[in-house]
Amino acid sequence: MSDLETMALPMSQGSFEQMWGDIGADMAFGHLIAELPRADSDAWLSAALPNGTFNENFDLDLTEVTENAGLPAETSLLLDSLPPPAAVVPSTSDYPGEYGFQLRFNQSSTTKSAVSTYSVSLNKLYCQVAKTCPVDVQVEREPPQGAILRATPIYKKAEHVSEVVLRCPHHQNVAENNEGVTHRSHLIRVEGSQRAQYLEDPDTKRQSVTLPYEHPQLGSESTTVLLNYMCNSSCMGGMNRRPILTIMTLETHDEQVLGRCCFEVRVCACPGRDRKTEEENRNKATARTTTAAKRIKREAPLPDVQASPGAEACKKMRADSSVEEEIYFLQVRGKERFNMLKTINDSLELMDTMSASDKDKYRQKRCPRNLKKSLATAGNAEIGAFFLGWHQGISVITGWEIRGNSDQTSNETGLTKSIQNLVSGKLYSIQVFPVKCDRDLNSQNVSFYTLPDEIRNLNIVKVEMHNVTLTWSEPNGGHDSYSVTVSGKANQASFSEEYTVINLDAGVLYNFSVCAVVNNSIYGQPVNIMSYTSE
Amino acid sequence: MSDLETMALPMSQGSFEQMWGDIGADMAFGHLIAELPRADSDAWLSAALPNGTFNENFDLDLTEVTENAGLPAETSLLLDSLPPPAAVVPSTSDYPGEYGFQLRFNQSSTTKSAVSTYSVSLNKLYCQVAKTCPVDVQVEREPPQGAILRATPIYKKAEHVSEVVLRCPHHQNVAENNEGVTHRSHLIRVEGSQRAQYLEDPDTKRQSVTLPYEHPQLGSESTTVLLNYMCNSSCMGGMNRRPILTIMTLETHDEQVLGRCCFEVRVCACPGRDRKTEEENRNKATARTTTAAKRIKREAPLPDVQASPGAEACKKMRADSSVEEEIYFLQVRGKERFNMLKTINDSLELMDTMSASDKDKYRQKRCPRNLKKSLATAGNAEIGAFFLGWHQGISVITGWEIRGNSDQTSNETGLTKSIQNLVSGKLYSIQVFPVKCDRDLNSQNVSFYTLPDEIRNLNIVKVEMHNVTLTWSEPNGGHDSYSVTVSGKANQASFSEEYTVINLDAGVLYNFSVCAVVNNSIYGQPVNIMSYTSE
DNA sequence: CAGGCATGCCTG
DNA sequence: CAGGCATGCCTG
Ligand SMILES: [Zn+2]
Ligand SMILES: [Zn+2]
Repeated sequence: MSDLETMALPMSQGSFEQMWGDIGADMAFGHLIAELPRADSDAWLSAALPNGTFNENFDLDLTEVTENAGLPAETSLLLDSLPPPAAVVPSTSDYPGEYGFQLRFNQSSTTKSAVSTYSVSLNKLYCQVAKTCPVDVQVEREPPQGAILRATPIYKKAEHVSEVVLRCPHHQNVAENNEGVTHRSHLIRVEGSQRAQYLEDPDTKRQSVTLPYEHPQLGSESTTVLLNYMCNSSCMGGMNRRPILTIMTLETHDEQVLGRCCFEVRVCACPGRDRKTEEENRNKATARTTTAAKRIKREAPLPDVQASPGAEACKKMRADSSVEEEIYFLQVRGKERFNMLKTINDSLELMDTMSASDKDKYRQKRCPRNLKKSLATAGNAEIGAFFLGWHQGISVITGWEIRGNSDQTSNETGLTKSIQNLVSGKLYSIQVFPVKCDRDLNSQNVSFYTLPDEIRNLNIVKVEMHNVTLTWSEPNGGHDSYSVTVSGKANQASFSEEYTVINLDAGVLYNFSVCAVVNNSIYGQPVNIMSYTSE
Repeated sequence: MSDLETMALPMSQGSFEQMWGDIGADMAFGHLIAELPRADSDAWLSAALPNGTFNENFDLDLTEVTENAGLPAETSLLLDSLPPPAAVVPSTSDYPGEYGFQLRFNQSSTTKSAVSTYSVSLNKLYCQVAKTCPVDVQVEREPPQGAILRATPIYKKAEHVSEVVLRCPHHQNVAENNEGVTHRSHLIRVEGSQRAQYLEDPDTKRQSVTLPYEHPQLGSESTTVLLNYMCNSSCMGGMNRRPILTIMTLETHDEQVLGRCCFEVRVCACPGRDRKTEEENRNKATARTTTAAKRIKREAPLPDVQASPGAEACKKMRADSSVEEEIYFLQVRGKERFNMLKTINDSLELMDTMSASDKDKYRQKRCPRNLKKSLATAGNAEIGAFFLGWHQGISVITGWEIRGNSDQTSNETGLTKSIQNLVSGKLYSIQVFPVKCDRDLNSQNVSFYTLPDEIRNLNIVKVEMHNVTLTWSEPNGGHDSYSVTVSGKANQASFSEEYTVINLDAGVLYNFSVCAVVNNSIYGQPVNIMSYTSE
């Protein structure tokens, strides 16, 4: 019930509680009960919170479990159709308590590789492995004598909470940072204090580090604790990319919790970068959620919205079926030349984006006889369609007549015309006449080929050690010849629907690519087939 | 001697052997000797190879070492000014031997995530962790009774060869693939045979797996061995991204090596992808090598040629010192525009490659006084020879006179002239005069340096914790200065035949590379030597 | 330290 | 299984 709401909250740490009722069924009962003592005090505190987010079933479940402690596990399953809680998991809800316990993080560098940085909006600390992470502890009232601070790591996700957070085998074993250290397996260390104690609960095996609470230095209002995280969040065999929280508790000398404050932690090589990424993703997700709530839910977990390729990003855009939109990469040696070509390319791009009329506005002071047309080439040609654009000269023309071998004569008042239903792989010639100009004015002609269609039925009919013979069928529409390309080598022209590629190496896998060609220059969409040569 | 040749070979795995004589001095003698038994048989075989790339000094070194086994390490230094080998490293040169031992790899899927795939051109197996890698073992003659096959992993790079290849701590500890397994630490396993034996050399700690050799099945000409690699090449705390080789040996029952065949291995998540990438990079690198052969040679000994990126690979090339050479990628939308810009770019490239003279020839209709010459640069300079080319203007010239400080005056009727027998590392100035033109016509001058020769007798004369002092002899011919390079760091210039490299780390193996330089820009072929700093 | 490669892994 | 993200690390 509140369960569902919790689950819908994106990334909410509060969603932790929901797993109380969900977690796996393979824990023995004795184990569970053994864990109760400390968890109990925690739980009690949480339940007592006026605005506690703690799952209300918790208390109930716990009671029932306690009462049925003598029964076999199967019986407890009967109490509820849900599997029993796998283990009593430490609470992760914040609780300032009567001493007003709180944490603060310094504003820290946000450079890509900052050693440690904290995101307020995500309540998340990003830090590098084994580096100093200062955490400021604040109380409103002085806690009792002997009070301690405890830091406990815990997995954030429901699937993992019941697993104890440990260092990975590599970092446990390697000499670095482990000389004379008895707590090699502990993820969290406290730096700069001789009084830190490394503890492992004998029953749950959970590890934590404690430190006597100290008053703030004179004139300061908080006590700084220096934490070290001794593995990357990504460490294989350790956290293995699973996010964790750190639970900081203020406790009495006998481990009664007085206050609690939790924050997420990501130990990584580039805290600045990763914080930035995650904050941006959060913003994107939020922004999108407001506009297209339903769809986004699926995408939101996919983080990288910022991956859209920029001009220099060197990422090949997926050619989604439209030949026009295909992106190529021109390798250019040297920055100067690159900039030169980039300028040209940018200009061409601009040309493209600009409406014909805008271009005109910028460009010309010419006679109307210099009617403009768009260049007809493969790039503009499409299968069975052509887009025609032209420009008006400076004199007033009220319209244009289009004629040509497309059997589509028309009169236009605008400056563009799209001609549809052409045949692939054919030469068309179109004339554009200014209307209401005296016929002295020349028409402008555009000739262009439509893109040839794909060849069909590409097959390998013979494979030898050094030769492979291909056959295929003509494309729909026209073509002059074919182009056969072998794994990146130079094109070879074929004038029939059969071609033998020679001089291949034996026992090698080749890709053969065949396309129809018109005018020796306009290449249709290639069709590919692969084969090994024989050995 | 053949040593130098080996070093010049780009990417040659054979270049491994060179370090036999070069590697650091910090190994105890007992250790070395303890390693001899198996290494010994190996070494003998290698030395016996007709075309073996094996360092011929090896045998000698080894013998001496054996004879002086009782002496302290310092004594061995007297035998040769080079430090003794750090450890006896298993040979990695291929040796079919009298039984014609060979390996074959099935043509396998080349999809991105293929479980295992072998690159012939790189002699490299790409496979996923713990997956089956079939390796076909072939012999031409039946090996003796009791023959075994052995697979031993070894790091490819000189810096790592002496470290034993083991599984990472995580994969050793995790339950997966380790149930009931006593050889958890072994990287290489043999699948599908009860007779596989997992061995660890008690002295070197090197691990290997052996298997009795079996005849091919009836009708088959090879025996298939199924290998498993139990860690990724990237495994932290294990191979840690360092490339390895697998040494397959055919041995007698008492471990005398009968044949050897090695291949590189990359254990990774996406064998297909990574193979493709590396093959492409290799091709790119090769392409560049052909155009700028001499310069590239300096780079070649640094093993990872395949780290250099390629044209469509959309990878920004690391600017190896030359800003000019940086490769950029211009994203171009549409084939037409791409072709247009490509044409421009190609033209610019051509302009660049073309000598000024060639450009002229194509370009202009000028007076014959515009005699052309080829550009003299490092790229064209060779040791002791220079190739001169020029072009005739439009007017009729019947010949050319060549003069200059090469003491080779000649008259030519063609348009090229190769000047031989020049001295290395010297500046030459050559004039080309049109003959039968009135002297009003200017001659054209070419100045160029010949490549300096290799330095000689490179030696390490002092090894300290942070400094290493090198000496060498002048090259034949001329030179202005020397360049000393330490394991990929920036060049350091030296103006005498002695140089102390400072600021090194203690106990680390370094490669020192020294070459002669003229004009502060023309680098001769480097000579390499390796040494550990003392601890 | 920023850019960007290298490489495991997730997702459709 | 291909595409592409995730994340350590190298390089200038
Ligand atoms: Zn770790
Ligand atoms: Zn591993």
